[in-house]
Amino acid sequence: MSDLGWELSTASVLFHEAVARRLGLTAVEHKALGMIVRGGPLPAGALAPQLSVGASAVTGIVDRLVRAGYVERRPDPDDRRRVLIAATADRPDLSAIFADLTREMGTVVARYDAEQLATIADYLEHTIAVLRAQTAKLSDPA
Amino acid sequence: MSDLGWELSTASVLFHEAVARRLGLTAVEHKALGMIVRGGPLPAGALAPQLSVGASAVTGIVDRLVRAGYVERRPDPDDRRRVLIAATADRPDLSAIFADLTREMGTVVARYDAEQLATIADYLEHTIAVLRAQTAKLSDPA
DNA sequence: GTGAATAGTTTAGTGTCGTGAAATACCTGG
DNA sequence: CCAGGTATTTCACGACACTAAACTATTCAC
Repeated sequence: MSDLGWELSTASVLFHEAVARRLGLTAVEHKALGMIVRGGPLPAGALAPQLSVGASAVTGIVDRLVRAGYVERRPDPDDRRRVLIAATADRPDLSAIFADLTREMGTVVARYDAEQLATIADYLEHTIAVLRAQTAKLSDPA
Repeated sequence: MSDLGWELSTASVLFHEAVARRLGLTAVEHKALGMIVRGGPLPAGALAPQLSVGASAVTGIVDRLVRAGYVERRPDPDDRRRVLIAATADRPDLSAIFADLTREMGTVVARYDAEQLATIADYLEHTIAVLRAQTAKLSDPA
């Protein structure tokens, strides 16, 4: 059982690596892209702390993402100093990857009834909470 | 539901990164260490393809792991050209991390009865299979 | 309105990591 | 025993990506 958890964790990491490699992105760039896709348009400065890099490094990271066509810089209407980084609308390779994954996961989920799904969701939630807590503990100079 | 899966995936990746950072290892070094800890003593050459680096790079990677005290080089009695990389017996920080995680995951697992655990295990197995298949597809020049 | 603070970029410099070729040691087939 | 192949290391080189500090533009506080 704990073996399965570890295998899943490893499989997740390998999958992330494979995606990054496929997209031609480094780990940090991939992470940044993930934040942008999820979090909507973000100011450049918001990325620096989460990526654990200096503000000046963000410029280069965004440059590469822009050059690769994954994001675009938009001026922030509210604050003309800021630059909002937004995911570009059309990213065929990226959506292909996730469409594939979503479809496959759909067939997995279809194996279970509502009650079983509730159990699985409960397990996932608690596992996520544990992982986040452990991550926080590791990051802190405890 | 698919949100949960994605969150778990992200949490796993962040956890792995936190572990690597805590141990003072780069992503490749951490990956190599994982292979060695799991797969028992491995010849240096076996690491190169899985890490996607050349054979000469492995020397440096192992050097850093040795210097940090996580692994040691052993001569292979069967083939004196080879060098087996083995995990060192005493790695207090490393076992502390995993002891903590294992304990917490134990309390999560304790929430369910045998039937529920079977469902969860089934879900994990199938999810792992999907992730591995997708990873393979991405890595292949399909 | 002026001065300090903020957002982002630029530049120069540094460090690190990986590649590729050559070197060493060893195994193996004939 | 010798030739060719394999496992690992060494070395010189090149490529990136990050940091730190200086620079520009803009906002905000008083």
